[in-house]
Amino acid sequence: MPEGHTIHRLALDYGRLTGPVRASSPQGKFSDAASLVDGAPLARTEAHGKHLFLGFRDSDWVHIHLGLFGKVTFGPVPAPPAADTVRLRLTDATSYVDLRGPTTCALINDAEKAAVHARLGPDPLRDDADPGLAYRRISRSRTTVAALLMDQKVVAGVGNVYRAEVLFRQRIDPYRAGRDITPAEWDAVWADLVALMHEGVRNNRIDTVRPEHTPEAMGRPPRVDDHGGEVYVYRRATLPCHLCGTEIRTADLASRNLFWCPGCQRS
DNA sequence: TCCTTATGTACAA
DNA sequence: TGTACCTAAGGAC
Repeated sequence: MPEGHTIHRLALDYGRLTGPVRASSPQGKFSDAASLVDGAPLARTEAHGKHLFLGFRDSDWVHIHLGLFGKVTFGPVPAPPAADTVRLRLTDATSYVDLRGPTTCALINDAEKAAVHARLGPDPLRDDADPGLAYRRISRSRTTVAALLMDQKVVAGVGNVYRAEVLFRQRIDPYRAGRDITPAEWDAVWADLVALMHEGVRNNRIDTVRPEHTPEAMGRPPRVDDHGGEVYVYRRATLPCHLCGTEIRTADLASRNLFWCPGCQRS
């Protein structure tokens, strides 16, 4: 499930399709657009935040956003019969890719694609990102830094896991106002996001625990966090903090679950 | 078998 | 702020 690292990884993985691809929409909701790109090579792929773009021909783009439930699965040909929840199936000579449950799957042109980029903030995973742009918004806002980090106009690609984990790693209280975040703190948050999210692309999962804090290093029994990666606070409510032992807290913030350690994260 | 939950976003009021 | 939307897994019965 998707934060920005998942989408950038998908851009790389979709990019391995070669030659003309067959496109279909077993579910039916994307049939017309699928028939328009059917038989064309997938010329390029790109990600910005949680948005994925598959480029066909000159200026045809399939714009994909996974939302909360979207999933992509890859497999070798011959592809099994597609379940009727598959929105888009792409197949080349050796593999198939199934997309199901996306919030968005639409055929768009260059201008429409540019409009998507225009409403997104800098993405820690893109070389063209300007973190100063994000800081200008943050430093003027009375909104909590926890909410600002989830706002895709401010930073593109950060979701509920990276938000909680980067604030823990930088020891920042999630309820602090954006305008109280210092330039040095923002520089550190941004650098941490760049490093964490690149590792996320490589490993295709979110790990945030520093080597010196792993259970082995701390002399504790090994653990498995139930979302696939090793983390400090995400979905660890009421469990003791790995570093200070304080109970991890959770609260609803803008209808998402926020997690933090009141011992380690100071205002 | 039903209910809850989830790494998300957009739109209405 | 609330609600709608998309899917699948896990837990309570």
